Amino acid sequence: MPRPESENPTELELEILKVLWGESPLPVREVRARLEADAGRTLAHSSVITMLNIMHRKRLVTRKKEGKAFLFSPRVEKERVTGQMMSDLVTRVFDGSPAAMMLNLIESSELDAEELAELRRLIGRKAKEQQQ
Amino acid sequence: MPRPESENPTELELEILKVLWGESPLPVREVRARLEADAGRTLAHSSVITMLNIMHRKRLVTRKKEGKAFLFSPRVEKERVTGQMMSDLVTRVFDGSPAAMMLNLIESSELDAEELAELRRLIGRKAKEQQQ
DNA sequence: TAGGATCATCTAAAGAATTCGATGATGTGG
DNA sequence: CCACATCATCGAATTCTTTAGATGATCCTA
Repeated sequence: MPRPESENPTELELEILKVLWGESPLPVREVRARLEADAGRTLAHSSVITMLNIMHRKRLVTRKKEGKAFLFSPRVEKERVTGQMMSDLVTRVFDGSPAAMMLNLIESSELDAEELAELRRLIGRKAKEQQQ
Repeated sequence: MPRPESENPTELELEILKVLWGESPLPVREVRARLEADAGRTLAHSSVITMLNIMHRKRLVTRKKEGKAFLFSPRVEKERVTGQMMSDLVTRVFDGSPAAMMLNLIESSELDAEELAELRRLIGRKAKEQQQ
């Protein structure tokens, strides 16, 4: 009856994954330092360990012992996670229509001329791919 | 120290907002029926009331008494909420780059030729707008 | 007017997410 | 060998999210 466990990584889990996607394997101490430097998130050492252990239980990261400390690496690919999160948002917010989502994104975000040109090229390429 | 209250509507709050964006004002009984029909979510009457009251406290909906029952309406616009959720994802996952998000979306989703053409037109229009 | 139907309020439960202190193990320099 | 530094484990506190029963007010009908 209560809330189900989230399919996607939570806020903090994502921050940690981003650190590990940037470089891995890393010991807890390093994860903690980068969390502070990159995400402005200052946590106690034990909090970071707790999170990493939870993520290990959820199979989001792997760990191996190096001396007396653990080294952590991501077990999930960045592309897979972001793709899943996007697809989730498309389902939940845009009733499964990626085109509706794109439209919203184009309308609501600040894209400069260069980015727009780049996107147009990408769409052209995608369209050509589909013709085969 | 614990988790901060979410900026965006939660899962269930979003489902309820979607019902109300579809039609409003609605009494609890109707919200409950549509939640079941549209989202496959069967809740007790009191659960729906509780949620609507919480959303009222968070200023996501308004309510007015009609006879002995309340009628609920959304207080937030759909475009504003979806825009906020998108922008949140851009910040959290794509480090603030909407272009990166578009790219992911184009690559990972199934868009047919017609949708691609439509998007290309939108981008062209957007580019023209920006020239001024 | 008594009884059922319809609503809202209040209380509470239970899991999820986030944070960290206390404790204990282990290894190292003096 | 002992004190200190470095790590992990365990337990716990706190808030958020979701769900719903018990209770009481109100209104309509037989």
